[in-house]
Amino acid sequence: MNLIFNLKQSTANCINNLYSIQLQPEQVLVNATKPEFEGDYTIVLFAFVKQLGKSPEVLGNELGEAMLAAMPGIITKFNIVKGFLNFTISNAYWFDFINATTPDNLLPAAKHPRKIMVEYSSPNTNKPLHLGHLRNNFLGWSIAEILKLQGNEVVKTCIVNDRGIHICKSMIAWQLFANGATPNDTKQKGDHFVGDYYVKYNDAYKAEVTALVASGMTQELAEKEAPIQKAAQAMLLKWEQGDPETIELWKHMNSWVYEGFNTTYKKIGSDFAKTYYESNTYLLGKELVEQGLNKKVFYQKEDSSVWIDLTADGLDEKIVRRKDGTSVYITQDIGLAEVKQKEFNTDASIYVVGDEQNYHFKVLKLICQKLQLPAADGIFHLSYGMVELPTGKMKSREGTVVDADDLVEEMIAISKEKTESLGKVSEFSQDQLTELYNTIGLGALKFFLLRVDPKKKMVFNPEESIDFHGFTGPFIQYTHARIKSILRKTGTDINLVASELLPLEKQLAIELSTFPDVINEAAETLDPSKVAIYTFNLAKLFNTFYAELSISNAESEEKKHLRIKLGILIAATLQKGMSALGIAVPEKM
RNA sequence: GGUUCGGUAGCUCAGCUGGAUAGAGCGUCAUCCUUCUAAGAUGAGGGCCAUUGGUUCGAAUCCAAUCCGAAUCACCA
Repeated sequence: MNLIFNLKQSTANCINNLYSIQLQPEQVLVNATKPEFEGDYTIVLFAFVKQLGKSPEVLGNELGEAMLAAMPGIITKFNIVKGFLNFTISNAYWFDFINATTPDNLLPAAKHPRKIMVEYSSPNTNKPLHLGHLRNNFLGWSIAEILKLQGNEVVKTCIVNDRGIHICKSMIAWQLFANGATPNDTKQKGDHFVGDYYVKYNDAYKAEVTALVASGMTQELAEKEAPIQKAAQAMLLKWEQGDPETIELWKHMNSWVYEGFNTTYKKIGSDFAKTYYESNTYLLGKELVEQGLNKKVFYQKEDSSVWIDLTADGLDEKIVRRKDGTSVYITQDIGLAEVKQKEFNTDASIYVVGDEQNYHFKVLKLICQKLQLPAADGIFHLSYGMVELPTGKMKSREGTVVDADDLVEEMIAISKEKTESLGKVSEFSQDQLTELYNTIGLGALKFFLLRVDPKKKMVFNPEESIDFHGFTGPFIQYTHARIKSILRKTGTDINLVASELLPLEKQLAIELSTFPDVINEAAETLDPSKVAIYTFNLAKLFNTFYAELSISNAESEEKKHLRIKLGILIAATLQKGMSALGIAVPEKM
């Protein structure tokens, strides 16, 4: 059931029959009719007026009559205003829609289900998660859910950046300053504990550089010569050589971090079918470099480093293997793409990664295509913008990061406070209350981060903590709870009898009918904000309806049953839409 | 400098496959709880859609130039 498509199709057919002009349904523009005009859907005639050499009035009348005949029982009348042909859809059509729709068939079955990988989260093990990671995690989860609603099979993966110089920095600082302390001793989450040593490293490094400069060294030289920096580099070398003591320390500190991450993931609801570790994957891709050399996709310079020339594609030359034979970032990613493809054999692979890596992913896809890897064409980069503070970018060194755990706790605390002050859930048990606060607090946070276009950078103002009114998660959760409360009183045992729909009832039916299109569009554009906006509009429309018309005290039994059915469908749609954002909706709040 | 992305109400954002009078939320002001959950609803106010030019019956939307902001152009990941 897709009325808009049928309208386009019929219009194309009618124009073809009337004037022998071939039109694709996609060329027909169908809009919802503006409220100030009569009708439900509007076809814009201007596009055809010129081509047919007919006035909009004449064309509108001829086309309108033909459409009446083409869609009997659906289109009941039409009118023409300037170049706009407005159709009124029959009451029976919308009544049948309400009657035939159930919470279980809100979305059609998948036509071509695919197997899709979503890689997201991808943390570093030297510092705790912050607001930017939350955007990443929520986006990744949401995209996975949206794709599942479409009927696809989804495999969620995570690549952990667990090696490299930044990890060594935390390790050195721990050796120097910790006196053998563990997260247990300081009662800290492991990721915060390790993150603190990363900060301590940077403080020590800065102090050393300042001291060296004071003793007469140039800034540039001091930055290279700072002893702690040299120690970190030496440690990286030892790590790469497999020095047992270093490896042991590395494993130990990473285990603390993972414990912390797991707590956070559990709290915010992130999970993965498979986690890859860069310490295992960083040597991948070497055989592919050899293959690429043989295929002449790559070339070798005199110093024996290996490159690819992408200038023909509008990009630069890019190194894929160092002169010492080691892999670079891009090489690993090529290797990992191949490994993932072999392991899961997916039709597509979506990488949820910040937009600072746009260039990287362009190069990655291009190289994979040139190597003719099976994974190549399925690579999609879901690029999202940074979360900024009103003062600008978050910088860990300047202490301006918004910590993920802190923010989550704050949101839950606010939801607790608000819930208590409203006093509507006095009969809840302590466990139920805890769950409710989590649901609302996380709902507010997730909705806030998902309601804007992922591509765009967004501003988060910690001073004006996230809202619970208006275009927010709690507003929609509240609307859902409100409907459920009504349905508990009226019951859901209904017997639908056809009746004339009031404008608000019809509007709700129309809004409900677009849900599948919204999910499809969100899936195609990898944009959960489309779903956020839709659920908000639906909830808002229901609230208007609620203020105007009574369900339990409806004018008649037919109306009461009809509105109960609408309530059931709206609640179910809100629930599904919000679940696509990773947000639960309470029965009561 | 090259490439890419952005600039819409005081603030945060929709709208951008060209269509009727540019929309929400927050904030401000004013109304509505003896009646299904007021985390709600209704109304008011708020706009040279960065600028200039072009294409078109019609431009916030497409094209060009300019201004402003961001990312990137690493043998870091």
